[in-house]
Amino acid sequence: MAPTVRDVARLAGVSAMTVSRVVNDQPGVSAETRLRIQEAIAELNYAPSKVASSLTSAKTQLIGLIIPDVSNPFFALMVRGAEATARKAGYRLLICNSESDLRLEREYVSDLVAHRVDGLIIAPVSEKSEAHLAGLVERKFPVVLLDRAVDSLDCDSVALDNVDGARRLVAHLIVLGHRRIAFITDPEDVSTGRGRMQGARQALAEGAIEFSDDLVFHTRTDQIGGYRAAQQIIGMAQRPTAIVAINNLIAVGCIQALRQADLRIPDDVALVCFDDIQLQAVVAPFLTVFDQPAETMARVAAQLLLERIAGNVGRQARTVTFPGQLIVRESCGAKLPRSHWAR
Amino acid sequence: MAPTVRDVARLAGVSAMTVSRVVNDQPGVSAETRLRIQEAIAELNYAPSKVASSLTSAKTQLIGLIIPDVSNPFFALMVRGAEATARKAGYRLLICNSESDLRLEREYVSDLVAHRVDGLIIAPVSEKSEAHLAGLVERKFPVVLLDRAVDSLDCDSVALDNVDGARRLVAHLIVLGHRRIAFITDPEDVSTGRGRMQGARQALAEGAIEFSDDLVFHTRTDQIGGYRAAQQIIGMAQRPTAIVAINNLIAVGCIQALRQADLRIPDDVALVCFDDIQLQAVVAPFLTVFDQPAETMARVAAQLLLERIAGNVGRQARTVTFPGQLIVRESCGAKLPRSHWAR
DNA sequence: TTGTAAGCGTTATCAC
DNA sequence: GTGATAACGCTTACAA
Repeated sequence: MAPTVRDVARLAGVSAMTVSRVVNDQPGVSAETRLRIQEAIAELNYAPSKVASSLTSAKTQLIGLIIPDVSNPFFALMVRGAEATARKAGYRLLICNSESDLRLEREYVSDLVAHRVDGLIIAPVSEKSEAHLAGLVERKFPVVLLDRAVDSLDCDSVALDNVDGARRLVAHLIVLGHRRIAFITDPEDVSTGRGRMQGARQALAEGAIEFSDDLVFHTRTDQIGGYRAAQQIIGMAQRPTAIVAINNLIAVGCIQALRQADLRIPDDVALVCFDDIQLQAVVAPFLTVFDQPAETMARVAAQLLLERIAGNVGRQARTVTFPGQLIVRESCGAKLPRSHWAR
Repeated sequence: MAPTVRDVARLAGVSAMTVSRVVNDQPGVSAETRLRIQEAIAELNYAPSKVASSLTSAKTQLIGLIIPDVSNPFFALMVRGAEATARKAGYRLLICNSESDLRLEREYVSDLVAHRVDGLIIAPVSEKSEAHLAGLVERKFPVVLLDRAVDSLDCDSVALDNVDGARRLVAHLIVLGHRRIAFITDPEDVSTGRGRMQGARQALAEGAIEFSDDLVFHTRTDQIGGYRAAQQIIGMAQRPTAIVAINNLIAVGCIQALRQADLRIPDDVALVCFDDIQLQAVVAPFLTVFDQPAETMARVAAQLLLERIAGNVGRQARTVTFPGQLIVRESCGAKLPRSHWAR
């Protein structure tokens, strides 16, 4: 099949070792020999097997990236950021979509370990991910948590300042006059949801509004989840005047449900969410969102991981928190000039 | 470091070979020994190294996927489709963003080969990608072209029926009364652009409209490219009444330019493009698009590749063409009921 | 049923 | 400068 060092060595009339030296730009090879070997390499179209060198070096130059779903623009940006940073350091990314499924995630983790990736960046499904991550962290396998933290895990992590973000987002609704605000969030064991609910409660408290558990809906963090939760909200006796969605997909599901119920946004119900919707924001700026610097966050996560892999950093876990920004558009009901609209 | 077969063998009091048999579910091991070995595996937390087994089996269970940019929703969907199909077959995906940069793409290709991926799915930058792909195809390395074809390459490929798609999209504009239609497309050496321009010319011919090269703008297939091209179009003495963008990003760039020039869509200029914008389509259905089944296309590409890898298919290259669908919304100027709008 | 030996392609080590 | 040897962790082929 593919030529090996030995094939090249034979053709160049040297030993495999000398070829290896040339391939790895090591000193101790005469200019003449080096040239001869380079010619042989070119002639045979020789490409050194990283599989073999991984075996000896115990490094694969591979990084695993586990996220819920690439097709969510938020995570797609993260993939791009992580990939770019990894590439510049000579690493490649193995991408895995956990589909927010704990089992699938566990499967991916163990498979990545079997593939001997040098490190792992993961946006864990939930707090429960701790079960299959704890072992790695204990034996000091390089792991960086992205977007979602897991308290019991003593490892590097990069995330949004969820508490403050939610506080600002909800405070904005309160300023606009909303008192009865519903929240659609994820199952209770995810750090982002917990942090955001905490921030929301702060904002409510600051606005002297009583918090009610009846207005908090836990659901899947996708369009379906948002759709169903919105349906429940729509059916409430005392309907909320605003909805806060924990992420963009849930917000989209809400829009579908509200539209189907012939309710106008924001006139009948205001709607805001976390995570911007990239192109959407340009084509028809509609949703008021709390935007996260997804790509940058992933870049930083990759950077932290690379440092871990290189081993040039103390064992102390590092936590990087990003502020994010509130982008006010129309779905919240704020009165804005419409000049920037396409029509 | 990580335990090896030998560690397990020692603990279980057997040979490495017997452990290997248990790990790979091979017959010829007594139930008793098997149990003992399984216990040892559990105790040591042993995970067989795929690096080592890749070396012997000459298979890595890895597939390379090269696309221009994951953060384009169109390609993100493809990543998801390819990854899901690969995973079900026990393969993992190495993801690479070529950034439409031929050099970077070449670098990726050779690196993936060095990593000994079992196959490669690629949405090539352009016809020029042939240079670094031809070698692979010749030596029968499994390659599947996705989205964009390269004529001179005799390998499997999956793509949209670009000619027919463009024909229908442009025909729609003609029906709406447009006679002076501008096209923003990619550099001339990309199959999608060529096919789409061909379809466009067919539609024009069928509408008895003369084709003019002055109305074709070649540019980068991203937002910037669309923005610049639209600026040129806006400045034309005889301004076109409609613009056809070769992809969604270009369309978004157009929207920016048009908006900046205070031109309304579609009243002043109609705008249509290829590739839908996922969530956008739900939040505020505005752009009339020719949508491609991106995820399915990628699933099929992965399937073709897996078959190639398995070797259970003739050497004849296979070409799968998808029809796609015209989704009429507002940016084209068609009169539609607005009931489905959020506001 | 179980074990031995050799080899996959590369490289670290030490000798020439 | 260059090369022989062993080792990385696993598995195929063969032997016991």
